[in-house]
Amino acid sequence: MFKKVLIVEDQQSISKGLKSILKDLNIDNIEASDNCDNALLKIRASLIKKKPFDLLITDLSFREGYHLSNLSCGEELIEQVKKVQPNLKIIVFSIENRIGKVKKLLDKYDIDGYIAKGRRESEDIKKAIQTVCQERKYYSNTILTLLKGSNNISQVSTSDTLILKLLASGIKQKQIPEHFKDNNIPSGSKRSIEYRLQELKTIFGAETLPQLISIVKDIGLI
Amino acid sequence: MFKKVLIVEDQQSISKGLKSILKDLNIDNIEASDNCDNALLKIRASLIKKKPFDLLITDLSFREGYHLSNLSCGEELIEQVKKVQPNLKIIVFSIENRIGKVKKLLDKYDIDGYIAKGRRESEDIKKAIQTVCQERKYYSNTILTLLKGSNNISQVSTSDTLILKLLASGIKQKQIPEHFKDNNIPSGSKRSIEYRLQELKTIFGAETLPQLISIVKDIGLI
DNA sequence: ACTGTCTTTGCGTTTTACCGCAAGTTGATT
DNA sequence: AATCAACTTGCGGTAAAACGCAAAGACAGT
Repeated sequence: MFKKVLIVEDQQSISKGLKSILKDLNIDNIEASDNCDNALLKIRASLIKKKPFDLLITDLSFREGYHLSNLSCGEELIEQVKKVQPNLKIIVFSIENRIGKVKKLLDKYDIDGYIAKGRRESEDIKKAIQTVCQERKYYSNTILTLLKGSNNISQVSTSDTLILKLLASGIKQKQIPEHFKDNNIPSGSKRSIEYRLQELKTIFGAETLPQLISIVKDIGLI
Repeated sequence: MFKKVLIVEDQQSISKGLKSILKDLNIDNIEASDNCDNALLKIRASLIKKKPFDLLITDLSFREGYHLSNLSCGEELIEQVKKVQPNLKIIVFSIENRIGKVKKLLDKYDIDGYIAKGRRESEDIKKAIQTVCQERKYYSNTILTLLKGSNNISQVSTSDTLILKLLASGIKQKQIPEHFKDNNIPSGSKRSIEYRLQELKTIFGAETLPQLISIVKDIGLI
């Protein structure tokens, strides 16, 4: 089982709840931060003292409250953590359920567990900790459903996302081919862009381009 | 000065801070809720007991935490409050700074004060309470700047917003005229829709329709 | 009542987006 | 090596959107 765990959560009641769950699992060396900056400092300090954390449980969104912070969200914290201590296991505990955001955390940062906040999630947390401890991934049912139900987002490539971002940033569809060429991105012919956009509309059930942009913004893809 | 105040805020530390500010202003009859459902119940109960609140200070966004709620945000609370006790003064205290959302609260619900959460906002709160007590409106500097700096949103009419919503929902531009006609909305000719969209692009600095949709979603207009 | 500005509307043109077809390419499977 | 499905690309046609122009209407200020 994990020996030293860091909880990053700004809501006291939830932070306390997590602590008691960890204690139930006989984990005693627990630290907690209510913001990402402080969390990163703790992780760095523990590394220097040669007593590193072996598990990080973090929320994604934090209320700014009365102070400005450097790292404003869990995603930024995770990005930094992956740089300073890549082997640290990470479990995300968040209400974030926009498939685009969830997928990014799984794909880009390869996080070890994801639990959607909801009712009766303490069992989920225990299972997640135990599963991750065994070098396996754990995602709560809500998240699995989300990933399964909308397999659409899995069909979206990096260059698809680029097309959408470019369009949302104001460039015309017919200008995309030259942008692709300039950046040595393959499959950038005018007709291919059209084809991909048609596919994306089908994938997301959009009738028009403006609606497609609206949808991919809603789900956090761009 | 106000006699009976309700604070609706889910972050304990902030709720406590607000209480102490109110006490500084010699307001002793203070109640607090950490969620909107409970707040509405309290307002209703106070009305029945003929001891109504005379000021409501509320946040806008609430973390769902461990339970599902009926009213999920401050906006919904305000909407209900306006129905049950229209004369209740309302001050919003939130980090929400998307002009579209702020503007809606001012225009649609005619709230009495808006304070953007930030650093050193306790002075703002005192001023807001005193100003609102004198039957005047109070908006913090951040909000005034926001309203001033982006006067663009003031130029957007209800039917403009409707056009944008329709486009974001997937209907084609050329179908909008009949939709306007069916709903007896004036200025709905094809050419007028085109004209309004051109204006909207200018107002928001968008080059293309997809970008326009992206922008108005970002600022919370739709 | 007059003036000027902004909006609405129609018409026609240009530009852009959309899409069918067909040929070629790629990559995985058998 | 053969096959198949999915992707890429070009060509060309159609549909939609964007826009200039001009006339008519609305509205505020003088």
